[in-house]
Amino acid sequence: MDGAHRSGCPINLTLEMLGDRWSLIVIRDVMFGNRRHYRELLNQSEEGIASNILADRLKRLTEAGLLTRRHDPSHKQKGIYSLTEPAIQLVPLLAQMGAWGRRHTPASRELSIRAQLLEEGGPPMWEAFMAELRWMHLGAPVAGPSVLGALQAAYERVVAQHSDSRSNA
Amino acid sequence: MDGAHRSGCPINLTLEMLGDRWSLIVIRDVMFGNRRHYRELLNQSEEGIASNILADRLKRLTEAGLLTRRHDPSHKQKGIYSLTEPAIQLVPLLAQMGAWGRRHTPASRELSIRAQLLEEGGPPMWEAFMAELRWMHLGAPVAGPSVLGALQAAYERVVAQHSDSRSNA
DNA sequence: ATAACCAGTTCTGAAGTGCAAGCAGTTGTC
DNA sequence: GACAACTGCTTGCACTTCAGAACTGGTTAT
Repeated sequence: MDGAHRSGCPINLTLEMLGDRWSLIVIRDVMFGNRRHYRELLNQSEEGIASNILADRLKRLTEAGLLTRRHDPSHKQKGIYSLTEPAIQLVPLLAQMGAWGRRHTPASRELSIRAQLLEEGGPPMWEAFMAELRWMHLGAPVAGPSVLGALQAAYERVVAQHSDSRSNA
Repeated sequence: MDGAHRSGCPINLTLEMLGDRWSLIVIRDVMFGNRRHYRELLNQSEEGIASNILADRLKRLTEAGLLTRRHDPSHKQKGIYSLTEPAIQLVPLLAQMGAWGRRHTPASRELSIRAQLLEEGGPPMWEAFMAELRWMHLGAPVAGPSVLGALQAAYERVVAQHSDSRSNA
């Protein structure tokens, strides 16, 4: 066992935990895509994560206390991954990442619409979304309209528009 | 030329650009530590970055348009690194990273105080800090009290307290 | 019984990391 | 003008991590 950290800086420690090319992608998919099984995360991955990387990240994130794994009663092999409270509190960070990426990277319109809504909604929307995630992942009670539903609906709307404009072109 | 991206998701594209263990550390040091030369970044690095990694990251970040390099008129070999506008707009992201790390990692008190102030100051403080960075790195005019000065003063205060309590213990 | 599905594991080469040493050019000191 | 210290890097090497592909043993549906 070694567990030595490079420094006690909170930014550094966050980077030591999440600073790689896949950890936040997995959390994003669980959070925004509500993908809860290994196969869902593997096959529906927009970025095409490799199975060994996915297995490794699920293990690490679980050990780091950002995900939990429980058995699916409907299938003896299936595991259901859930976000923990620390992972749910990454919502503002992911919202800022999306907002920055939308401005400074060649992000596609379809995949940016959720980031845009989350940015425009601001902290109140983030809080509502976090409450919703607590309900879905931690079994906490929830009230109010669904942020996840609104984000998903907006995404599907813009995808539909895009395929319309393509077929009309 | 290859430039292929894994997906058009803004979070993914941000991760492709900054998702490693050192890029944001370098930006943090330029931004909060006002370290503008290679040697400053190398020798005063809290985390002990290796010289080849630093050289590589400075090159990549410059190519990615997050840093610029100009010659120091006082020394023919010295280069001065400055943040660009996209890098300055990482302030809210770094503030959220600091806020999250402060809650969910074993961050030291000394190195957390700046994150705490930046979190408590919220978006208005971030904007003031960004204006200040524009002045320092882009030569833009600035008005109002110095955020960087306040963060630095708070940090030095808590370091002094800490060494007091240590010598008194 | 058998085919499809489940969560991974194993192999391989490529890429990134971390350490130590070295480099040519520049500057300050005597 | 000699020399040491300092400048921004580069090189070499061992080691770890990443990424793609094939493969595994167990489970479920037909």
